[in-house]
Amino acid sequence: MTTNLNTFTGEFSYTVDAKGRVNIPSKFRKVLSVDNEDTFVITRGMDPCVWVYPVVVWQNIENDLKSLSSLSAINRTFVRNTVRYATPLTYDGQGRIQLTNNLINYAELGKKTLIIGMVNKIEIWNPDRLKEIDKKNMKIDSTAYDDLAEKIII
Amino acid sequence: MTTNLNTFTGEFSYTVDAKGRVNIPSKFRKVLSVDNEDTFVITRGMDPCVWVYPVVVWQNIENDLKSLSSLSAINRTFVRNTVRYATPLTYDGQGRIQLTNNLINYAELGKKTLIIGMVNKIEIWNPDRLKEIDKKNMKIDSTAYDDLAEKIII
DNA sequence: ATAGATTGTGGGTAGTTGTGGGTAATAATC
DNA sequence: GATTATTACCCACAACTACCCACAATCTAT
Repeated sequence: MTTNLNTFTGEFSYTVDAKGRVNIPSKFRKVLSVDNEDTFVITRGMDPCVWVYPVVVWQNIENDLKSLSSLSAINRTFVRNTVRYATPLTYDGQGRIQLTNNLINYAELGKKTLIIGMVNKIEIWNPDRLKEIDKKNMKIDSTAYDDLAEKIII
Repeated sequence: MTTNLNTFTGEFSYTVDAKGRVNIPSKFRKVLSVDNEDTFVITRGMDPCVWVYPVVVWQNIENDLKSLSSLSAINRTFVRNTVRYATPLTYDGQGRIQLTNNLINYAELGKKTLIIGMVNKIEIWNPDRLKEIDKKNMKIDSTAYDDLAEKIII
């Protein structure tokens, strides 16, 4: 296989167990570069879902944030909200990570979850929330969507 | 033979077996460039069929998607819907790929399938669905069809 | 036309993966 | 300091997947 490292695609149905653990799909673990040392950083998504980054990818984001001047109020707010809920997590012997209550509540995660590869990160969704958001975004901005579709030849 | 690499033409009838496997026509495997390492990426087509890309072609799409900022809701939706159903698959010793249930359901694939070379990708169809779509599109769009005929000299 | 190679189709089996639960170590609370 | 709650690590099992072999139909070349 020649698949890109730290690059995730596909959709998977998994369950959050009574202890708040979710499995990271085996396909995602396999494309993780070794320097991640089996570790992700989980945080709030911009949508109501959990974002999961390979730790080395997250470190790049941290470095970008460092370049933002704290003289600007917007910058301070942006940095604060981005980093505030970020937690590094190493998965256990079965490939599971232990979610935090904060993020479970934010994404309204129940037992059934959808895990979606988003190229450079992973999203964990409550399936019902995703359906809602999907509809809403398609309605609002279908022209912008078409513009994108023209730029990226599929 | 001087055939272009990663370029597919022609139509073939194949069967999906009880385990959800389909053969990639031998002619298609032979024009695959070696850097694909016998691997394709399958995903939802815009029509109700399965799209199959050589993995090196798909990686270009992934790289384009990585350049889109996640601060925009449209971008997130676009990336999600593009990669959500994408799965890399290496064919087995007999030249078959294992389809996912998700895509089998989406394309309503039964036992008999049509595999069609679409130049830079491959389509897998339920023959009945294709007949329907074909009729519909020819009716609606015969003028747009004429416009295209002017651009591409055949 | 015949022999040999290739190709499409089917099935069996060993290993992997997702999910649940148990136990010991650690942290938090009273 | 004792008790409770939380976390980290281990084991178990069922479902699924990857890999292997078999065979018949088709194609190729002599």
